[in-house]
Amino acid sequence: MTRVLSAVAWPYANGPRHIGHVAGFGVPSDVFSRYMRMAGHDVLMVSGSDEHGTPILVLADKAGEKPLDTINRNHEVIARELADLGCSYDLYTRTSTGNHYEVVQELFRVCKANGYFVEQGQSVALEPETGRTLPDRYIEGTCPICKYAEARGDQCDNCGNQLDPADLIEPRSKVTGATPEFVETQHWFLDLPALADALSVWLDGREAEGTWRPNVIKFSQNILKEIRPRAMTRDIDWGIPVPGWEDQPTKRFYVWFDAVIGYLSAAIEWARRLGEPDKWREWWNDPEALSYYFMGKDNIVFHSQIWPAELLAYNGQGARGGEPGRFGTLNLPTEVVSSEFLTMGDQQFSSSRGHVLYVRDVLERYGPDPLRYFICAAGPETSDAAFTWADFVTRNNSEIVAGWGNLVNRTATMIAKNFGEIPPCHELEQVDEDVLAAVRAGFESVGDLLRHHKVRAATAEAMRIVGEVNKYLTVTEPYKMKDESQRQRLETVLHVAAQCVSDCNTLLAPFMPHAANRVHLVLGGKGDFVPMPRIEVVDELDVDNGAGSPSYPVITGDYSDTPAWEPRPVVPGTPVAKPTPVFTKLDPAVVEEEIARLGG
RNA sequence: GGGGCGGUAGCUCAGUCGGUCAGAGCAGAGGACUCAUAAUCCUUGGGUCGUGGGUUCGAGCCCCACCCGCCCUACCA
Repeated sequence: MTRVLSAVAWPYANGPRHIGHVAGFGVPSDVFSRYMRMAGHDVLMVSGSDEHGTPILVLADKAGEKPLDTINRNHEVIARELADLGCSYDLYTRTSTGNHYEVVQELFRVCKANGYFVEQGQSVALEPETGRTLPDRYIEGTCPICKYAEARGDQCDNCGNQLDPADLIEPRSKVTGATPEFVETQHWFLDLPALADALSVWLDGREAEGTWRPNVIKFSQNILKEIRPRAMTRDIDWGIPVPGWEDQPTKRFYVWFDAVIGYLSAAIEWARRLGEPDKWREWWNDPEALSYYFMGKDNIVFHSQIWPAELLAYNGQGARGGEPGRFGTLNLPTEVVSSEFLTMGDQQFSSSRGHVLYVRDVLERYGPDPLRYFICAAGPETSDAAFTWADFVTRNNSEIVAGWGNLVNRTATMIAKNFGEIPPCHELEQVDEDVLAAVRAGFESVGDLLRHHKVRAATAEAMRIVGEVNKYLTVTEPYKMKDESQRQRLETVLHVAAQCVSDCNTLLAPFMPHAANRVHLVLGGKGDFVPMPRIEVVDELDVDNGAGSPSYPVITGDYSDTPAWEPRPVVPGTPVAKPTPVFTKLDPAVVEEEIARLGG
């Protein structure tokens, strides 16, 4: 048994999630976490809504509301859709909690005391009316090089040159249209160069393990070459206050500085709510504990550089030395598991252009199983992958329904019709031994693939085994055994089939937990086979400290009843009724419908 | 501009250390069967492995150049 931290990327609270988001972090992390629990590991799976930063402020202003209203609404939406998707978080919280504020400020204080924060002046663009930082991408103007009128502050889309927003001709704010003010301002910079050697040693050690996806480790090592100090504060009045700058309420932490700390603060919040406030240390202080971070590729730099740098600085393990604070020496990531991007057809998702597919809409129309299965079988694991409705329908109809669902259904039907209960098992023939062995071997092969985050291959392997069982029924032809003299053989074949279906259901449970619970019932099981997450509204733990809400919804769950990753003997005599189909076949017409919906 | 990843059968993609590696699934064609949501099972795959060079006894797999797509470029969360 190993302690495993599943650290799942924090969705930005600017609206509902689209399926590309959950393909990147949501489903892969849940499949892994569910498998690791089944394999007997002690998993702590945490995440939450990322609620600070300029985009939230812009959204709130546009809606004419306070940022707190914006994030309250979006946090609730996101928590609901992730819970409905079945993501089995031990705690899905948010960054606007008093607990998170406290943990972020503790990390800053200790990193600073250890010498890894330096105060420096910087020239930045400010929104003249509010004094807020105006990120480069929120500035537009005429390109000084090619005179293109719609150049962005960071780059000209026309000539491709990288720009400094101060050089733009007639710069203007994309938010208000006002002319930005360029001023010199003080910020705290994380001294990344002082941590570069330690980061390099850590990355080399990770590379030696050979488990990271090659592109992730290479990219991480590459960005180390041009490492520079990076500002961890901003001129903005929305975010976590900076200790020592209490007299400057318009200076807050940079959203990414605080967001990654959420992995730690969420673990601490989880332990506090459990009533065992030090329990989190088993995942963070024990060097034997493993930690896996799940995200899309656009987040790699924050998880393989910024976050480990913050941890090294806190631990006092950079070039300037230092001592860890009260949280003790914190573990660096075991593995940064980054996904690529899911595209909609051949285009990127784009909320603004309506070229988007929201998780909640797919869940509402088709339920969680087809979406989870599609992402598992065809998701952007090692390269960008395309979502198309035609594929979605095909995967559902020919793999889930015709392959797996049909196996469940034909097995249960024959058992119900002939016996009404799981029949006993008599002497096994070679063909029976073979199929049982093939299924049993799946626990090793599928488990090995899942342990290494090869979800696509794991899905294919599980479905290959399902095919073996379908073949078994074709070869043994139990439906032809009508004579009384064949009764014992019929019992044995259907017993073996039931055993195989039960074990396949275990193998498929990490991928499609909702379906696993239904299949469990079909075979005469009681209650839930695998535990599901739930939404719970909790009270803020640190009312005096937080800037957030007095209460808020979280995702949590009790996963202690997770079934083991092993064959589970079916019990003769267990009643089995005539089944109703576990999966729903989709009319190919939905392809056209959905495409039309996209256009509209 | 710099960095990274990818370009393999109609479609979606596997191909670990260079030598049964030219593959799987879906779609298509033919057959078997009927327990099952016309589901299942069997048979069926000539695609210059983006282009052009090179290294090698031998290269999707190594090197160089080029074309195309995508991502990152640190104040996009």
